[in-house]
Amino acid sequence: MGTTEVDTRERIVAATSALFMQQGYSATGLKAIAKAGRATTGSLYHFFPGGKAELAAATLRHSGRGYEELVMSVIDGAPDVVTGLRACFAAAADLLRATDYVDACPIATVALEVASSDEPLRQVIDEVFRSWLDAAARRLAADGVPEERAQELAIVFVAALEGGFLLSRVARDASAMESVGRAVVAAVEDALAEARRGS
Amino acid sequence: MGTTEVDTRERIVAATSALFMQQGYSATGLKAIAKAGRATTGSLYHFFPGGKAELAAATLRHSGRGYEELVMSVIDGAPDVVTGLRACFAAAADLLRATDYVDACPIATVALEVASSDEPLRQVIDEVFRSWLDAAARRLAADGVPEERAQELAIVFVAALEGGFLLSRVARDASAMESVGRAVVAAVEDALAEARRGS
DNA sequence: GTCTATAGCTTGATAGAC
DNA sequence: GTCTATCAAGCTATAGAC
Repeated sequence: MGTTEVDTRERIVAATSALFMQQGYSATGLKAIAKAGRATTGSLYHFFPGGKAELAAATLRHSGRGYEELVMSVIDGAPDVVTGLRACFAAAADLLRATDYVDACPIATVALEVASSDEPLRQVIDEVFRSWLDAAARRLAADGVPEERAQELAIVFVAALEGGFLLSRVARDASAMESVGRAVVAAVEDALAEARRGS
Repeated sequence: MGTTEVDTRERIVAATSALFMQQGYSATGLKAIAKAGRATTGSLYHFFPGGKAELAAATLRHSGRGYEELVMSVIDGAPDVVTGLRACFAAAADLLRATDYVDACPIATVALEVASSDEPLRQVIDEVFRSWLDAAARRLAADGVPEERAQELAIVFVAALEGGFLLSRVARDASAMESVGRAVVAAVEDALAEARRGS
């Protein structure tokens, strides 16, 4: 188990993730992936014998886990969820501006492409989103949001992020991300106030 | 100006719109479009000499306008914006369920695909979204939401719709659309209450 | 306006040397 | 594990008959 094979595999997955984010699944050819990952067709099929489908599944799982860890670490780095969520939307807006509106959700583009046309990949993405929603709901509940409200607000949070990415990227203006962020923060603050009143 | 040419052109655009919604821009070939629209390559290039790019631009403009009219007619069919927005999210959830989670936003998939890789199409979609946001903001303002809040809530509304479509399609469960709908309705109700208090 | 045929290129995938 | 060469099938776009 040398280091070479691991590095190549990781380069391929990283390159695939970046290309998926930029142009989606169908527009990304294996040749472009191999070139960006400094690998060859041979290496690619060595690590992913199932071809493009297997590589896509591995990439979506990998970048899905990575994005969840990133978001949760931003939220956990704040003193409370509300502050954490604010930081999260601010960070997303900053990253959009800093990367010329390329660096966004590593899943969403492929998700919409395959949701109704590639059942195996749809299931992979379904698992990724479920994991995000579970993590967010747990974090909200830990700060005092009642269980059921926490699950609903987790959905609102992720949907707002995704909608914010879409509008911001198309407009090349991250203010949409900031707007949806304010709305999510207000909704969570409301839920916490209501919970404290013991409603 | 007979009826024949108009019908063919419209069939091509309608077929393109449906295929874009289902699988996006790159995965949709001109052959599939011609077949679904009961046309031939010759007819397709007769109406759209610019090829796929021109056809895509025309289709996105057309379905963008159509979707705006649909949404605004649902909202305007209600006695007030809040009720209208509620109806809007309910209708979107119903349509998702009724169409096996295929019938969603006719723009979003292509939008994410091209936002960072096809500048002319990105600009077309930018115009479509701007038109949606303007229409929604005007409708909110007409019901008493202060101008600035109305623009922000319009963004929240569209982003919630898009995020709800994404999560619902991937999960094959429209409850996400219902959740984001409740959040948007609550936010608008808050804004109206605040405006009436004269804050 | 509609049709068929085809050019020229790219795609995902395979084979076999090293 | 990595590389190159290659295949069959797909793509967008064009040409020219009708």
